Amino acid sequence: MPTRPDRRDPLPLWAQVQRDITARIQRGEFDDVFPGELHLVEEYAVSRHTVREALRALRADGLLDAGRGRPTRVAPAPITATQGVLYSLFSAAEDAGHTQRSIVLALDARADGVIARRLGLEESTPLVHLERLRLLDDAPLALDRVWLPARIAAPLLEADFTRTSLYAELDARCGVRLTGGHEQVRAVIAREREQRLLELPVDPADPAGRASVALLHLERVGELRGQPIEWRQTVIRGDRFALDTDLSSPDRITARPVGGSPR
Amino acid sequence: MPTRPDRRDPLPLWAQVQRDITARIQRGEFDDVFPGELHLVEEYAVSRHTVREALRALRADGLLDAGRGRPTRVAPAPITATQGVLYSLFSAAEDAGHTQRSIVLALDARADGVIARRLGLEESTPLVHLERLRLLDDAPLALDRVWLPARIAAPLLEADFTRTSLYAELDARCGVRLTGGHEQVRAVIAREREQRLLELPVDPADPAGRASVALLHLERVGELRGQPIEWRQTVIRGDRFALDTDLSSPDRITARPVGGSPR
DNA sequence: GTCCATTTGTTCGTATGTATT
DNA sequence: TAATACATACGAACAAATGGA
Repeated sequence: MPTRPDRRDPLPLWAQVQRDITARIQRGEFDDVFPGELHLVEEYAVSRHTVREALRALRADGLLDAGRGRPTRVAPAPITATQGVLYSLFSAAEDAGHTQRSIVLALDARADGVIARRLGLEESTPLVHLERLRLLDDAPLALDRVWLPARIAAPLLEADFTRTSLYAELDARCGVRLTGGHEQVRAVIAREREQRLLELPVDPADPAGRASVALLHLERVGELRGQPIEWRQTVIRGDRFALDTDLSSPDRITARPVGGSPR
Repeated sequence: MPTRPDRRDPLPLWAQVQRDITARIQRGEFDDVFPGELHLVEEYAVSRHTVREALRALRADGLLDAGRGRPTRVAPAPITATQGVLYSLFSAAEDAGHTQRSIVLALDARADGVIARRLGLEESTPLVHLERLRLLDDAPLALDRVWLPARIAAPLLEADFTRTSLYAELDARCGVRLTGGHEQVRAVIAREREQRLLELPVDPADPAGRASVALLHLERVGELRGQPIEWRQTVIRGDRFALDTDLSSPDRITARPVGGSPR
């Protein structure tokens, strides 16, 4: 069910073909086999050169996996695609030989109008809610809250999140792997509950008992084929966490646990 | 003086043409004008398609700047190698139409044993020290301190940093462009001086007058051919700044100014 | 400001090479 | 080995944008 390109469309033919193939990939139309170039030439009624131009763009976007002599296939959703800062942090901790553990503070199904709307759902839609205190070498590192639609994530309610990761369980129990999303990192002051749970040191010169370390506030929206299905909020102790950028390879950033305050 | 491609070479013709053009660019042969596609067709005795394939690769590598209707040109050497989060922030602000300005709080030469040692220098080595309050649309955004060896950076003492960037001046006045380095981002609580300079809002429930927003603390070491020559420390208002990651293109991170607190 | 020559971008057609299954 | 599919390469024509006359 291809949509043929239209010469009156200001977009070049190859870009129209690219757009249509992208849509078909996202509909899962090519999960079994991807058609050959000549087949696409007939479907779209354009020249092979035009088809190849579209396929070139799709490969550049990482949607296709092609090679000489073998059939092209839809590239499997890379697991790396949905890692981000949070994954980077806990994976770096693992590599450095730290032990990780979580205390599950909440795991239930509930309705939350605010979160549901952020996920583009009805306010009354039931959501699975998971709240964990994440420990690094048995010391509190982060407070992690995540919401997912119960329709998809209900099987998670029986999982034990003391050791395993959310995304591993989501894959194993729900058969779902995120395909995209975005993360945002900001700095915030700890609230009282966070201060208590994260065992933040208190400034002795401050009679009100304010914490002497700040938090990194990570907000994440995970998507499945363009639909947001995860809303996550994590606060991390600022004295135990850093983002690193190597300027020789710009745009690369890694997160890692650190000790002490930077000043 | 082109080297014609050879069919016995296992490399595709377009790749041979690409290789030769790259060499010619590096010899400075095209600093004035870059030849048109048809001219290259004659020089290399290949089809226009082959030439275009080579040019496509060269553009992808960022060596050429081409566009419909205008002559292709050799792309100027990119400054991008040493940008990082800070550059990303101020460049994003520029793109979004914000105005940027700095108040220079200090610009002098001094010795600082701690910093000097971090740069691998003798403790008594004179350093150029620049401290700026950076304003975004005339509102304080960041407090920025940087130290460089005076041997290299002495000409900066006569620069006006109200509008121009450090790296532009470093290039223009000292003939130096950083070749590498690394940045680290953490979250910290504002000190009193920072609180005052950045005009941080104060928590009304806190009698001690603690600020109600946290800071992102950015530490940067810039290198010139492997030697650290810049040590920089910037604190940024956490309510006006965010790091964004698009999970579809992992490792890419951008910084941008934002409004309000995330919660 | 308009027109025109130049230059790159797009699109068609065709043929052959080469790696994989 | 043979069939298949992508990669490379040639040729030709028109479209669209630019920049200068």
